[in-house]
Amino acid sequence: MPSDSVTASNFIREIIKDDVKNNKNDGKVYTRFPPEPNGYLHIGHAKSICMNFGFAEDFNGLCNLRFDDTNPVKEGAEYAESIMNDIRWLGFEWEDRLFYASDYFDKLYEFAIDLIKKGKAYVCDLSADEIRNTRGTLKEPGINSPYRDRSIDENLDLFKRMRSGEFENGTRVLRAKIDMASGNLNMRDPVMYRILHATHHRSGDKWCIYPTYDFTHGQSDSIEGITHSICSLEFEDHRPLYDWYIEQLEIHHPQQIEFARLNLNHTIMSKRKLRELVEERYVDGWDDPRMPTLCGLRRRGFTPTAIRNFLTRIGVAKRNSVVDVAMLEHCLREEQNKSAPRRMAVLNPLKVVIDNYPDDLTEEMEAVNNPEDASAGIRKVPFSKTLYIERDDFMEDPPKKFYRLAPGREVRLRYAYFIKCEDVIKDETTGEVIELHCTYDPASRGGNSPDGRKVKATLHWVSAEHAIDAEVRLYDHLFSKEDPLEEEQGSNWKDNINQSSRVILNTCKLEPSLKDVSVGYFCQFERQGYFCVDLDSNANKLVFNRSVGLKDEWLRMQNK
RNA sequence: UGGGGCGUAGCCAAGCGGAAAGGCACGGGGUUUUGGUCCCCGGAUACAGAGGUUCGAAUCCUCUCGCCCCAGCCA
Repeated sequence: MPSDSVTASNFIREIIKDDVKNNKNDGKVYTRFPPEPNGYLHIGHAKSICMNFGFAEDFNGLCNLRFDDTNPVKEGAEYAESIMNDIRWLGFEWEDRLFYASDYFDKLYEFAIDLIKKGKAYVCDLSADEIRNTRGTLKEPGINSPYRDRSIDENLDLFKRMRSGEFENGTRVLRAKIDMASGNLNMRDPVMYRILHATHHRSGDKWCIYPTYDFTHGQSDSIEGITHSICSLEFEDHRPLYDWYIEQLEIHHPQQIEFARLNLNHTIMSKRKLRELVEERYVDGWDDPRMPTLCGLRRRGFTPTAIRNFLTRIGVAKRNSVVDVAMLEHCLREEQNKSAPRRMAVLNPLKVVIDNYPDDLTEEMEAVNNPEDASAGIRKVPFSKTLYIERDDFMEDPPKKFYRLAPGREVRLRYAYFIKCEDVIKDETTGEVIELHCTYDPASRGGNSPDGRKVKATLHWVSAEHAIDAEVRLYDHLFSKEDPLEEEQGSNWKDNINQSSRVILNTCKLEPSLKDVSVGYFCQFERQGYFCVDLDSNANKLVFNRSVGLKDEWLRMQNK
């Protein structure tokens, strides 16, 4: 953990700190994470999760998990399962504090009756279209519903009949009687209850009227005794409405605090658009390693620690912003550099024969498992006459700054020997380099020459006869544009998908120690990046995902 | 003057009247059997702009400009 993780201050933490100091709410801190069970969590949600659970932890309080399930036609239990799984994976626990807004349907109904009795709510027979047409515009006030002044008794009677199923969907709603001329559209007699003859994933067919989110959310927080209701910026102008309900109802008043949600460049965070990518098969599923979903990031090899460090570093404020994904990638590298075991793997193999090496000899070379962690120990890697090296590590006609292998040049094979390239074999028809012939210096065993001569490069390698075959999937940004929604004339945001966001390599050669590795195994392939075993792996096929590449100065020079 | 927010380096972001933290990215140098890691060094005469208050302002006041959100019986 970076040292800033504990001290990182932000305006919400300051507010809470002050409240605790002033003994507001008896000095208690109670938060909640309120997802709607209608999709998968992404890293933007993780920001909210980390804040809500994190503040509770930091201030000795509690955090509830509450599903805001007020819309039976869109929600389902299968989503709730995945959401709980992702929150636990991030490292948070709600113990026995799992709630559903639907648990409060009875209470909410009583609240509605209460407001009717206070003359603060009425049943409106206008259709959805009519309500919209009488709401006014951003600059002009709305006009009162003709049903606005019904008697309390009539409202009570009608609302009860709405509940008993007497009316069709959409024929009537219960509305709050506030102010059709308010500059805040949310206050123009908002709908509290709508008729929905639909089966709810928890309450079944008990109800045929359902409260709207606006009539549910604030009171749910109130019922749970939440002290700090943290939510995103777009709910800022709903706050006056939530406050209004709570004041009319005379119930506990949580303090709502809004923050700017997370945006990352080269990807999208819209649930609707992510769904579109999945359903139209632009990606392989919600857990495709290119997705910003938590299950996607997990499959890609991102860890809870890396994600949480990242979220701590970017802070929280009210300014709309777009964070560079390089920051997220940095956090994974930072963590894994310290802990990931190092292994050698050749992704694009080029055959190398050491002409002066004995035909049948195999030597076991000692390799360090992690130079950042001596306790990780060492392992043996077999070396023999025929090897594979990375195609990119050889150039027949190298430019000035290239200091890897080239004709006549000597380099080091990591933990093995110095080798010198003596001959280049090419395919006669294509001209492609297919094999290199080298000689080795037996005195350089282990990687250093007793005469003290230096080489400019150290290459990773794998012994051909001992190598394991594997598939490796390389990932890059899902969208080539920083802002995927930036559309050119006649194009659509999906045209911005990076065509090479996934590159599959089928002929990779791994060092034999990787033989029995299983799903989730994580390591660094030296000089290349961090990789993890994908769940597509099985007994006869190993599949690795590249989580993130190492920083690569040579690559950067070439791109200049 | 519809309402509500926000404007500090390329990207995030501290700062709360005493005089610009930190991270990422970027550039330079050193170490190095990963062109990795690590270690140095480099950046805003300046905080959207203009006025004003003050001994002193990114921080207070005024005006201007720019960006975001709101017209679902979605959340």
